[in-house]
Amino acid sequence: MAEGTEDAARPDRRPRHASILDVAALAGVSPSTVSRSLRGHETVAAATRRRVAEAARELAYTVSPHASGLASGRTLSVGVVVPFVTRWFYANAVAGAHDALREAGFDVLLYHLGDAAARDRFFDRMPLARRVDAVLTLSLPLTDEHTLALRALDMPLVTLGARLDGVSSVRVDDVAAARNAVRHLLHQGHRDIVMITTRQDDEGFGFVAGPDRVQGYRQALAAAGLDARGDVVEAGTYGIEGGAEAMARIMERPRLPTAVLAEYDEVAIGAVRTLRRSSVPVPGRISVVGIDDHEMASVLDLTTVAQPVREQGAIAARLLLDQLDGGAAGPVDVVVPTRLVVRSSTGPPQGA
Amino acid sequence: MAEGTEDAARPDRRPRHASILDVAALAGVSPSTVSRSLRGHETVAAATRRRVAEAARELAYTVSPHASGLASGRTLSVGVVVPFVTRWFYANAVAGAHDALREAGFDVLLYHLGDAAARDRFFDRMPLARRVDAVLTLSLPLTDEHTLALRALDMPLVTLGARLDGVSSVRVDDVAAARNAVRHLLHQGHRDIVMITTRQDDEGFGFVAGPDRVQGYRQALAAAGLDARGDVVEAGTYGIEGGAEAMARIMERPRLPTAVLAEYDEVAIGAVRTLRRSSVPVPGRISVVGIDDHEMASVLDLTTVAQPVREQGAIAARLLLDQLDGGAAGPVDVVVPTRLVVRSSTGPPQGA
DNA sequence: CTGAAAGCGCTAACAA
DNA sequence: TTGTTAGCGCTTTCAG
Repeated sequence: MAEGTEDAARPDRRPRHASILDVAALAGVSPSTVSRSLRGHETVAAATRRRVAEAARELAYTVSPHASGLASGRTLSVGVVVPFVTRWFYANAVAGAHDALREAGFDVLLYHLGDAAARDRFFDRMPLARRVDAVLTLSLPLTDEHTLALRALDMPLVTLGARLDGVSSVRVDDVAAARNAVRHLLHQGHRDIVMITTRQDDEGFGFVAGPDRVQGYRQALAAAGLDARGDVVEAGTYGIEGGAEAMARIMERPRLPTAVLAEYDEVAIGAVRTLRRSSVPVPGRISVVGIDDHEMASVLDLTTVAQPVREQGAIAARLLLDQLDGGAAGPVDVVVPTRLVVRSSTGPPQGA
Repeated sequence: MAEGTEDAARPDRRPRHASILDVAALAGVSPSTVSRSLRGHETVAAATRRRVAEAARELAYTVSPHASGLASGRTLSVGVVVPFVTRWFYANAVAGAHDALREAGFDVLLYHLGDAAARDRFFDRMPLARRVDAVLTLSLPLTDEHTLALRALDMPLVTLGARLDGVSSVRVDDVAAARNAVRHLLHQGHRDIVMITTRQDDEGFGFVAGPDRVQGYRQALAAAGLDARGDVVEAGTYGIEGGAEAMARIMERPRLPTAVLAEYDEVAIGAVRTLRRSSVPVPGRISVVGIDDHEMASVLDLTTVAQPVREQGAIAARLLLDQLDGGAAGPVDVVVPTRLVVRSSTGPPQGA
């Protein structure tokens, strides 16, 4: 078989990418030198490096991640595992992490665990095994089994918006966030404050910060000398619809509370929708406060406790990269600050 | 060197994954049989298949995607390229595509091209080259250069929300969508209808459906015997803030229009925010209609033209998978239906 | 500073 | 139906 066989002779094959051998040949060096040179490795003579770079450009050479990964054991990609990409919080966290990771030269494999089927498939096949160098999980409520599977991967792991023993994490202080929201209401004179939480789904797969926020709510009540049990209404579903439905139930009561704390902004938004449709003035009759500072909070003039989501994604990525660099003395727990944003969905209670 | 060297003897190595050889040994067959068997390939004796499966389970074996990819030339992953994951439309489209792709056994590599730096890096390094088997681009306004780079990949390609010569696509009829929105306003008696569009960013990287929607707006006007140029206001930025800002400019006019068509719901939402803050009644004084049926549209009671986003993502994934299966006679252009959703942000003009 | 050689862990003809 | 034999395209000791 003649070496000179032209492309025309193998019409069915994908047009072959230039390989490291082609670059080596063109640059007049060995493949190993090309490899080293292209990765800025070791000491490669400047002149050589230049020749290699030029040859690579000329041939539009890109390394094969598979070949490289197989040979080196590094994949240059990280897995980002998220329960719902479509929700504001997650989408922003993913964006923040993605940008930081790509900038560092890593690819991002997205694993969206929106439904039970996807979840099961994920945790029992563990598709991450040799596919990524590190894993970032976003606010995933993990069972012991899940946790085990993740640890078994034995690779750098960071959680965002949740804590896991011995694992680095980035989050806000959810207890404090809720406490501050309630304190704001208390300062305005509210004494009858209901909290709306959302239910985790059948597999216990809900928003992981809920319990902490409930705790913060209760702490604030207790500190004000009120009944520390509070008045927690659990919505039957999550998000806007959950908030709307829970608020509807609250409105069936003979006596309305003067204020409502929602577990997160989407819930608050749903609650506001219900109130509006029933022509209950906000904050005239009922004040509503959320947590997150969702992009729609400003549109609805919702008072909320803001947390920097995209930044948390970026920080999480950074932690991951640090671990990959071999740094990292031990797991760290980065707690980023939140801040009360007062808008016009809260005000003094009627008659105050 | 003894073959029996125990793990303890290489304490620094990552705990080695079982390899196909281990499985083969345990099952008492050759590696190729394991390979075939595990992929449900060809005719492998049922008994053998069972033994292999058991051995694999016992050793918690997972194929190395890199090794497999290198050997077979298939990566079992697809690249999803999106301008902004954080926006409702894209997040939902990504979710839809992701779920369908994962279900088919493909991994999803996310490329978020949010800023110019990410964009440039992407198009000139083309990180997709040997990394994925197919590419899905979401509403990406592509320059000729971009298009060329994408085509040079020479792999299955599908676009969502945009068309590209010779490439399969999934989208709505944006011209018709806008036309219907305007028709609704015309039916209500409006004659003075402004359209707000958003600007593409400096690199021309904006929402790609804009021009079609403007065209639909103009067609509807023309059909009603009105000035077909219409009255188009271009916002200085995109999304909610763009809509808010454009609406503010419109309000400086001596005479307000009676209705506004926003290029998409987020723009409409921004416009509504401005109107509310200025206490201009909607729809009493000005009607507002959007396009998309963003999840917040119901909260704000926004009349809009709904499009099924998640479904489009799923359809796009399906097209990609079909192409990978070698099917696909030629490029197809799937146009999914839209539907006017009348809520209370539109109504007859004052005095009508 | 550079090259030669030996894999990384699979898959895919080709035999048997 | 299964096994044997070559690679896939890199990286990485180890020599030089």
